[in-house]
Amino acid sequence: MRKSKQDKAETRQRIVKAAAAKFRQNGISATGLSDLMAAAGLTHGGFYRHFDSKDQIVAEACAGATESAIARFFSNEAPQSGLKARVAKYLSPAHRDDPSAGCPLAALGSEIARCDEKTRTAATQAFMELVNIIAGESGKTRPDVARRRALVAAATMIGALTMSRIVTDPELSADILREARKQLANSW
Amino acid sequence: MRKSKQDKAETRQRIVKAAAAKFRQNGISATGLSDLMAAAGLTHGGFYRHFDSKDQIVAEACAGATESAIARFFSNEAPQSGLKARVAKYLSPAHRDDPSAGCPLAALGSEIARCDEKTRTAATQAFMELVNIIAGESGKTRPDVARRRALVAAATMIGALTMSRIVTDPELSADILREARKQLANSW
DNA sequence: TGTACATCAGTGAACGCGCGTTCACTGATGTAC
DNA sequence: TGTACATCAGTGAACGCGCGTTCACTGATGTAC
Repeated sequence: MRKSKQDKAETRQRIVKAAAAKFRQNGISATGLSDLMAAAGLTHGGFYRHFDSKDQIVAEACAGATESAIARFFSNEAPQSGLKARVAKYLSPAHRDDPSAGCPLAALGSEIARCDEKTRTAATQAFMELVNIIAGESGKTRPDVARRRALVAAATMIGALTMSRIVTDPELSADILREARKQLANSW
Repeated sequence: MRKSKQDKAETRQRIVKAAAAKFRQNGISATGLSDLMAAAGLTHGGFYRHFDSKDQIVAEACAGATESAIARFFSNEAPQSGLKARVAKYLSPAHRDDPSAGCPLAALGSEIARCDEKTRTAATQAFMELVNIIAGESGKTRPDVARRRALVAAATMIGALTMSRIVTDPELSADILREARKQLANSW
């Protein structure tokens, strides 16, 4: 049953990707190793050929999820849309309704706050990347002012998306997203 | 060992309060019934004399925690301070460093988003109360404009507090809180 | 290049443990007369 | 008001279950000659 080095590397990536989706979908502590190995098409026994512990894959999955989420919503390349359009995509009903492929800071924020250093460092880097992208596109303002504004803008985006998922009233949920979009757009 | 009706009511309240603290401290799914019964000074076996299931106490604890957090930070009575001071208290290092007594929307946000209807309804009511308080104190603006602004302000507060807890760099954490305080104060 | 052997990715059973939930038991409280 | 009995709050053991982790086994891959 032994696989080639390349196969192993591919399998490992597959597990990390599956874990990132499952964690965002069901929460970190609510997701078992069997769940995420099954999502990767494997049985749970093989997990420890790739990782030392659940903590390790939590950290890697968070790092991977933040990277792919930034690529999806805020990458500087690809869709050369403005900041406004990217924020609108982030604060969209589509993003709200599909946490498993979305921003892990919104999907897992309060759980990440209780994770170990490695996971929180990955989340911190992702947050700063997001802040830098927003600050970098804020036009003519001084860099330090742009950074300060971007810090709050990022917090608003994450808070608004999280609340739009909590709230039981669909209209209220839509209002939160719409108003956050509008007010962020007006602030630049 | 039977207790009087009053004793039972007091015990029940004690369990709900202990649960609310434990959930905010360690997360909902990471907190066992034994943990929260022990925190209330009881053994786990007695739990089902007061509640039907873990889901039920999650809903009640969230409702209780949101109420007490609003009383602590935003009550209209008591310290007759302005909105600015209340926001400063919410976005303070002291609040950040003691989640177990603080806002459950920030401490449990991403977990509540996955909870059942009852819990999410309690969270929704708390959020709307917070929004109404902010809107009510926004001075002369039209009520509907005030509400829209308050929606985003509340999301910003929750997002900023959550991020200040995730981030591993203490300076960055302080920056997030300070800038959110400043920009919210300037927006009124 | 071919052969012989060591390695190890993945399987599936098993480990101890703590989970949510149930239950027999206790003795003080509530109730009926 | 007193007495006799039913109720039930809380205890601690037990239930089945799934958790994170370990391990013997397999057979294809990698390595040494």
